[in-house]
Amino acid sequence: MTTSERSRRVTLAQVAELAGVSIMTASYTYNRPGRVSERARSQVLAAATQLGYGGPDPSAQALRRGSTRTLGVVLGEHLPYAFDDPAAVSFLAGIADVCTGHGYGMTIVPISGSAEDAQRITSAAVDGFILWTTADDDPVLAAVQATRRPVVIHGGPAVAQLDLVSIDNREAARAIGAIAFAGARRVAVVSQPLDRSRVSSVAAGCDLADVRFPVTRDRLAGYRAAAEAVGIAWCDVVVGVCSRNDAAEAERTAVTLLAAADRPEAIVAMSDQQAVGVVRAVRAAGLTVPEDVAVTGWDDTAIAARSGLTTVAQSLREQGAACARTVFGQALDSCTTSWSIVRRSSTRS
Amino acid sequence: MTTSERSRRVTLAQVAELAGVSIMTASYTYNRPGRVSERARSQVLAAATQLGYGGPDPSAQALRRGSTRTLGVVLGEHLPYAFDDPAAVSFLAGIADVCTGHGYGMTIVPISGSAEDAQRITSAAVDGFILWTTADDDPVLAAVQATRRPVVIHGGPAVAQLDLVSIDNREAARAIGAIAFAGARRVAVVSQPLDRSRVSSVAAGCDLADVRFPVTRDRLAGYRAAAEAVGIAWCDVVVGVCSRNDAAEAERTAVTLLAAADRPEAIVAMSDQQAVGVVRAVRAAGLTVPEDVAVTGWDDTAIAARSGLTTVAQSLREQGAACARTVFGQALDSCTTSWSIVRRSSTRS
DNA sequence: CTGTTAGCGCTTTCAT
DNA sequence: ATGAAAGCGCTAACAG
Repeated sequence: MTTSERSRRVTLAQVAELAGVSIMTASYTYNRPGRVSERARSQVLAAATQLGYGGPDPSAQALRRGSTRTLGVVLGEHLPYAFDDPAAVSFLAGIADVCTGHGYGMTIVPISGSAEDAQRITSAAVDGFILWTTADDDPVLAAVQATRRPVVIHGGPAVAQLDLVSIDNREAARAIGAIAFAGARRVAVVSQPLDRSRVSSVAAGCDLADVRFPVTRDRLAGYRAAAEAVGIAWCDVVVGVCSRNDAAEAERTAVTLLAAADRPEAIVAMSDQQAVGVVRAVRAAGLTVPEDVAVTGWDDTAIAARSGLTTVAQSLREQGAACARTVFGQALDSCTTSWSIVRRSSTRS
Repeated sequence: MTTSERSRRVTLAQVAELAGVSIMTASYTYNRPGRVSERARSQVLAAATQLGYGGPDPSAQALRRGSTRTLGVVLGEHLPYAFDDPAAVSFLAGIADVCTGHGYGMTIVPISGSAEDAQRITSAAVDGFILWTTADDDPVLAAVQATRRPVVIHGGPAVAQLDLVSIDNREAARAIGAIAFAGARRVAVVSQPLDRSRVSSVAAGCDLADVRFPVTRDRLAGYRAAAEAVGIAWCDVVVGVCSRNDAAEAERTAVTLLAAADRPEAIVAMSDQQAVGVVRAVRAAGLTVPEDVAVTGWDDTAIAARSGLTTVAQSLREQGAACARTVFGQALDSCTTSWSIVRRSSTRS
């Protein structure tokens, strides 16, 4: 799609000349129709049609006005996968709600995990950025700050000067962990990735200090507190880390967890998708939920209700909207949004 | 997010001055680092850091270069709902794949169904447009054409001069209809909306000429052919039209269809989500799938496999990618992409 | 390797 | 109601 490929651009000046008016009259015809006489207006429009002029050039308008009327959304390293994640998609829908209301577009900035990412952020023609949960050491954080445009981060990390929209992940994890772990002597966690390398692993009592995703770290800390509250040491809690947020990988991970001699009586997951995979693994092992193994999810998406999952309810859509509103300059009521526990049939207590 | 809200913009000229070099040297530092001496480069970078310069302004670059490095995607009137539609989301993922490869961003253009839509299209700073399936009479079609930028339409309608990426919906519908309708004497359709008003309705043998969504029209035409092939007149086929593509509304519609004295023995739906809703309605009525009622879906999304749905398989993701490649100027192999029937347990034959 | 020139297409300001 | 002037911030194209 080179410039040469499309026919030469028609400019406002050409339209004005053909219409026999000044450039400004032509400009007003598009921006302040009320300030132009009926006659001039129709002449300009006629000339535009004749020339095939499609309206003022958005790039030139943006340069002149100092605003692009577009919000940038950075979804993380694996853009295409982000669309497979229902949580991320709900979040986008919330942003879309607000953008539509303001007549703004939303640009999804493509991130590849390479060194070019900063460049991609820098060169995005947007008025502000919304960042989907990322890691403490993500170079994108510095890049968005360098643009000096408004930035709102969802989930984490918390960065000085930048707004944050998040629930209290630690407390929510502690609360749902308390329900899942009640009466259990062995418990396990199916976790989202610990850092941007997204390496899968299964190990007991992972070191929280090594976890680079703050949201994941906070949830693990909450699960840890819940485990300790029922007398289980963190070093005895096996954490299965998945590289992606889907049911299939969670199922494979759960199979491993359940194969242990001393199998867990409760498995807490970090998304409903993962929890569904865990439930499948439990049943495939000939065990029942919740009698043999209690399972919990996170997000309370549609599948949680369908599957009877006890889960942490939070509205990603509302949080997406809150992020957008914040970028638009509406003061955030509070950087922490609400969550609640929805009890269903996948837990015992 | 007014301009005044962010600190005054730092320009390349200021950076150049502080660095003691010409503006061009500063510009080259960002665009052609190889053409600048090590010393000049570091001076410019140091000055940029000191001033808090975040790199060349994207709007100015776009104006100067004549390219925004961004693709526009128009998802239809109800942007926020589009994200709830797994098919649309897969399509977006395919576009994202290709955009990421080209270092392009993708702007989701917000459409509200109002008169401002044309304006929103016109003012989108993008190099080309991809349109998600729409209606023959959608004003967005004229608006994207007026921009004189490359446009690719997915599904339909076919518009002179504009590229189209689609499967042969009529033939696919005929093929799956043949399977669903085999041995049935009464059949019904659960349809997507007929026009942009998105009115729900239940009526026998709807007039195809009134259908404004070409994709829906073609599918109905295919179902009609399949019905007639087994001796059922189109005027005896009840079509339940849903306003949105989700399981809940399809379920309600199917309840109505099944309540008829002469209930259908086969119900074909236009998406897997709808088919899942239909299956629920069938079971809720105390009937079995496929013995009492055969059901088919469309798209072969993950839920189709899980639910054992016979469905039309097509890769929306691949089609999204094809659309993006086409906008980028890669000649389309063929405007018609492939599809196939996946037989599972929701049909009899 | 560095600098000068000449705009990209448009709109704000201030006249008329 | 209309217009002239003055750039928005940047970079191709060409000198030096």
